Amino acid sequence: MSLPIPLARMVFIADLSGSGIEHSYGWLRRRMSFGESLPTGPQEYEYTEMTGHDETLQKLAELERVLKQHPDADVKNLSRLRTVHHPHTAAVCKAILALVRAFPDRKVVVLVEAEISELGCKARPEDIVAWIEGTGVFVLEVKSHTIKGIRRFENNVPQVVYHGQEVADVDLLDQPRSFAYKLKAELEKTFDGDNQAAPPLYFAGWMPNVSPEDVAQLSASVALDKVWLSDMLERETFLARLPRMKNLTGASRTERTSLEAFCKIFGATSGLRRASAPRATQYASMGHLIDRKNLLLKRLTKEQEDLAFSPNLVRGPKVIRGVAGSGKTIVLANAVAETLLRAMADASVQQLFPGPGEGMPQVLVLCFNRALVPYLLNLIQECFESRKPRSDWVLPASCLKVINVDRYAYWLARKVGVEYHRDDVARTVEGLLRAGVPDQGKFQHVFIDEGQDVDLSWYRLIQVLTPDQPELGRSIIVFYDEAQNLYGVRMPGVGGMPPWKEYLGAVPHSRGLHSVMRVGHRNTNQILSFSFNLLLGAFAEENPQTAQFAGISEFEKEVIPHDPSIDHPHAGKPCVEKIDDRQYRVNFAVQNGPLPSVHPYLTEEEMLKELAQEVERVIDPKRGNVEPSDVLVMVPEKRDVQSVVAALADRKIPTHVPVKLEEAETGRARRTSQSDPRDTGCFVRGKVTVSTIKSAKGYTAHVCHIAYVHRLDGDALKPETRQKYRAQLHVACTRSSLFLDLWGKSCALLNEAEKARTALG
DNA sequence: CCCACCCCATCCATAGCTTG
DNA sequence: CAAGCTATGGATGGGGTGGG
Repeated sequence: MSLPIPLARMVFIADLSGSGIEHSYGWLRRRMSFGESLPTGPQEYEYTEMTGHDETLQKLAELERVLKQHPDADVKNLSRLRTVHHPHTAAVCKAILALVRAFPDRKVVVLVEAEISELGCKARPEDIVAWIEGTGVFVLEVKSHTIKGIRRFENNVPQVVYHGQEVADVDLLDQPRSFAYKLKAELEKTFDGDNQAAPPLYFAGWMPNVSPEDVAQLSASVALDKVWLSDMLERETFLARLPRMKNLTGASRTERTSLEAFCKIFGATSGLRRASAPRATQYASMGHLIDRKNLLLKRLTKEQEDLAFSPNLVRGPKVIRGVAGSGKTIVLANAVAETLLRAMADASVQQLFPGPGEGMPQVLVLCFNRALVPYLLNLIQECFESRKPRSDWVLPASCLKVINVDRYAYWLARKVGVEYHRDDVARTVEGLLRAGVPDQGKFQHVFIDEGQDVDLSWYRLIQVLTPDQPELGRSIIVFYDEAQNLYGVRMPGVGGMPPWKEYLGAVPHSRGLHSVMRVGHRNTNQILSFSFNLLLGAFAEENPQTAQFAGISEFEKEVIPHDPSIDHPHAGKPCVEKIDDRQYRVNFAVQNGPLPSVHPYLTEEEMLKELAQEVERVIDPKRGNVEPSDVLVMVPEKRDVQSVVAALADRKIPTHVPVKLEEAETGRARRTSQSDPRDTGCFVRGKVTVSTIKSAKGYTAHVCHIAYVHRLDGDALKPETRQKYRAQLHVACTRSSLFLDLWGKSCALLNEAEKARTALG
């Protein structure tokens, strides 16, 4: 098959010589002169020494000339290279040139910035994917770094500097490896369907600006089968090296007949991908959309604003506690953006990005779950964009690091060669402290999201990361919600735990240490009262002693503020009222809403049937008229997801399942390819989401159903287990912003729920 | 993408002990 | 001495993580 190439332009350029080339790229120069984020100048040493521009243009012209001479080579998405001006482009050109030259008489199809269409945004595009007749498929990650850009070697694989950030060093093979394995799955799926063998598949990281001599000088060596250096640009070396490489598919079909299917995977039949198509982000989750709405439409409340924009927030340690759904994450994102903006204004350094600038503070944002990282980054980016005073300011990526704690510790540990104990945080921290933490004092400010889920032993490490300022102490800001604590991490200062001071360093001005956010935006008072009373076992046979655990008594003393920006129905009242021995009423939510419903049944079949019927009613445009993606069905265990999905499918309700399921059993047709559930969002338009409770943590939906509640109950449960189950149910309930339904077989817990409901009514 | 590995909790069988 | 109770440990299954 023949594929479209911009022939006219190619011929034109290829015929030019010398100065003419430069002329023909005038349009490119014009682009460059915008210079928005051109990484030039001395700080950029780790990339190639060439001035970049000239070499890039030269290589582009050379490539087009060679392509014209080659009888059967095809480069798709070449236009990508023309518009991105960076030494990287030159390196990619070099690589493609080497490929094409190595096979002068074979069919060669090269995809630049290849994307697997089926997976969409779930697989990052790869620099080069090449199909070569008689040889196979190559997944290649090209790095333009020189030897100076290699931080160190691990298992003979270079770890390269990334955006000048020390901790963000990148394993050369991470990206091509993961892409190759994704591609392998796609290839096998496609070719199995046709009962054909797949082509051989190889991956490698290619550093054409690093020579074997460079590496030898560092007395290091590289894994030759997966790490390619400048010598691979030579045809002989290239061909000689191929037999040593590992073939991922193990197949050997190299004829042209496999090309069509290969192109199909990348959607190449229609020109790969429209250059102008907006890139889908992986942040298209409901939680994100709602937060975004909060951010853009509703303006921050006074309470939130006071916190986020107070210069005092980042002066010394702070603990921000908040009631459930008070928008702590939004405040965090705004505070981070504000801190950076203020620093940029102060230093009046407007165009120093990327690369660390003089006087810019380093900011670290820690969370405990890696799913939160992209979400937080995106939020911070949005806050920055919407508040920046000048349109040409760019979020200084090199000054900001967002990562989950354990992963970061893993990085640090590897860096100094300390053993990382996944199971023993204290030991890991100990080891790191003894060996000297690489990033000691690097960060001026450390923000911690969901602090209640961060193991307390981490704080010793976190303290070391930020300098101890005289008078102020360390700038560590913890956002904490103890009621959501699923994992039983103890709250400092309560129940014999050392006070916060112990974890955050000395606190000269202890008065400003605690701050409490007292307005709930996410849930209604009804749902919160209901959920808290369930958590606290207000209607249980015996007292489960969770009141302390939930830290709710703290909030009895807090009064809801009078805030002009919101019309709070309960302003002036206490956040939480104790109305009986173990019974509470929650006032802090802005919104009132319908009462939760409880549906006990005798059998699971009956429950499923009724649940499906209810969901059908809710999303019916003539009845509930709710967009299906606003509906979230949660179950305690993974195996229940399937039965719920099946029950909904019986009523032709489309479902989205962001957790990984086992195949078989039900004997249903092969599932459509699910990507790693950790990278997928929770909500898909037009589909009802079915998920486990744990996976749904952090998300919000307007209509929530919790099925199989009886799984969280049992006669023989240990008290701690019972407590954890209650906490889980509480987490599940508070996912709902308006409607909440509980479903399950009749059991003590559901009876309690029923009582909690009627007590509210 | 799939897998190996870890943690955690439950289940079940067994051993060791108490008791009528 | 047999029956019953309880502590223990291995097996199992679910969840999450890193790595090929």
